[in-house]
Amino acid sequence: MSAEATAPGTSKVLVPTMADAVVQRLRALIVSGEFRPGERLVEERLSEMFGVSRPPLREALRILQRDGLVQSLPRRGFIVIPITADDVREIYSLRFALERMAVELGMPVLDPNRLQPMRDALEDMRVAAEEMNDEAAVEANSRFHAALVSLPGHKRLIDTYEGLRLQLELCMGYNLKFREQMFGDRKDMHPRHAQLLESIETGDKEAVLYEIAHHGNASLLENLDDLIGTGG
Amino acid sequence: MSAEATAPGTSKVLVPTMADAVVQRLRALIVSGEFRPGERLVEERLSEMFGVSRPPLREALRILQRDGLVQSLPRRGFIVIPITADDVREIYSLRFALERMAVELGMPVLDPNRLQPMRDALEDMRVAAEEMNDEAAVEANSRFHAALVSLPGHKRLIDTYEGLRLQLELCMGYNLKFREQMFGDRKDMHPRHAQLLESIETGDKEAVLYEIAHHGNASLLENLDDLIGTGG
DNA sequence: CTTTTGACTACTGTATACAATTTTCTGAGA
DNA sequence: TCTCAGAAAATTGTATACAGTAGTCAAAAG
Repeated sequence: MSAEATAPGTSKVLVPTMADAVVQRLRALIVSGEFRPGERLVEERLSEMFGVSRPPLREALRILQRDGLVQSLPRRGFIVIPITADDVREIYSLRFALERMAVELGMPVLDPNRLQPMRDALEDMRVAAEEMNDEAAVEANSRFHAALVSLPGHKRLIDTYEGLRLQLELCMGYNLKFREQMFGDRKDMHPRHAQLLESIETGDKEAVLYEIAHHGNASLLENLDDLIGTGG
Repeated sequence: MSAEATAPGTSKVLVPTMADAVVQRLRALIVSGEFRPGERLVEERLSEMFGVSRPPLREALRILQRDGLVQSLPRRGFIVIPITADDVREIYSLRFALERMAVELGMPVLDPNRLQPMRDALEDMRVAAEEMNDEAAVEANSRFHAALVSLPGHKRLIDTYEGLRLQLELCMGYNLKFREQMFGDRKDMHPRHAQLLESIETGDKEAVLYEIAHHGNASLLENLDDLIGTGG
């Protein structure tokens, strides 16, 4: 999801703005854990760091605020959003509701070509599991679910889901234990998703709904308080 | 939903910023239909209109972009978001998914006091229906549903829902026919919501889910293309 | 020794000014 | 009359500069 919308019908060469460039770099720094949750984001320091002046930097921060990655404290500036155990529970519950909605609206999939992104992600997932490449596995998993949610072609659904994805990436970025827990079921990852995709292809909506409702992460959610600390 | 977050625990006197003030005034102008969907929002004209300089105005626009009321076209400025029939379908389908989620997470309601906002809204709805005051009915209806969604205390759920609420208000603001259709079931409005609240109070989750799934608006969704025009 | 008050520092909020790009208007040619 | 090129106008993107507020630390009073 880009921060800016492209004008429909136009296929001109879009000149990326400074603010957009800053969004991408800053987002990467945040989700990678370079900036830790709760950390203050001092504008002057960041503007110097990125080589831009403060106005575009502030715009970038507003965009990241929309994505749910930073928080604005009036007259006190921006901080990286502090994610608590309760926040993670929120993210997972909302994620489930959105995926369920995607399945209910998107199935049956009439045009098989629309499933190609999911097939590609699944294949990448298989390779990543084979090579024990967690980084690639995370990426493929992310892409698989994004493709699932994209099935109904529902813009608001996609955007909302994207925000949650970024916040989960942030969790993984700043908390290695969290990241580990997310892949406690590392071996099952590919088979489970393969099963899910097959159920989608055969049009077995009930099976798909059951599978996403029990889509692992039970152990993760149970250990959340130990991983992050209780919210408040 | 405020654009800025208040620091938890602090009850200081918050100095409202120019940008926040502009957000409120501009939002009112947009949802009331003063600015029509698709209309360009020229920064200099607006900054003159509100008596602020362009930087805080641009920040206000970014905040409204987050709420889904305006759209940013790179190097071409901001426009009021053009809402098509498909957009309204998106809004309604997402709304349903979120309300269902709220019911599933929030029921049973252990503390009866948490239902008070819904009771208040329902009472206001009854009075509004009695007085044939559509304005008040809209407001009470909005508040009832917001209270429903607030039951689980799920911040992300509430924020997402709030964005949809504003967009629906925008629809009603700029399209009188649309507004009329939304209250084609004007007489049923109060009884239906009273029934809904009763089911919540008695803890009949199945009944509640059934009711929000069939919560009117069928005729509205059928006539959308005539009301707005097909999206693209 | 504790508490309170004051000034100081750092930072955000805002305004003005300039640069770069897009859009529009004008005019010539087909 | 329509199309295309070029220039001018309008508007966005960005930088610099200043004002105002919140947080901090020290000094003085209790």
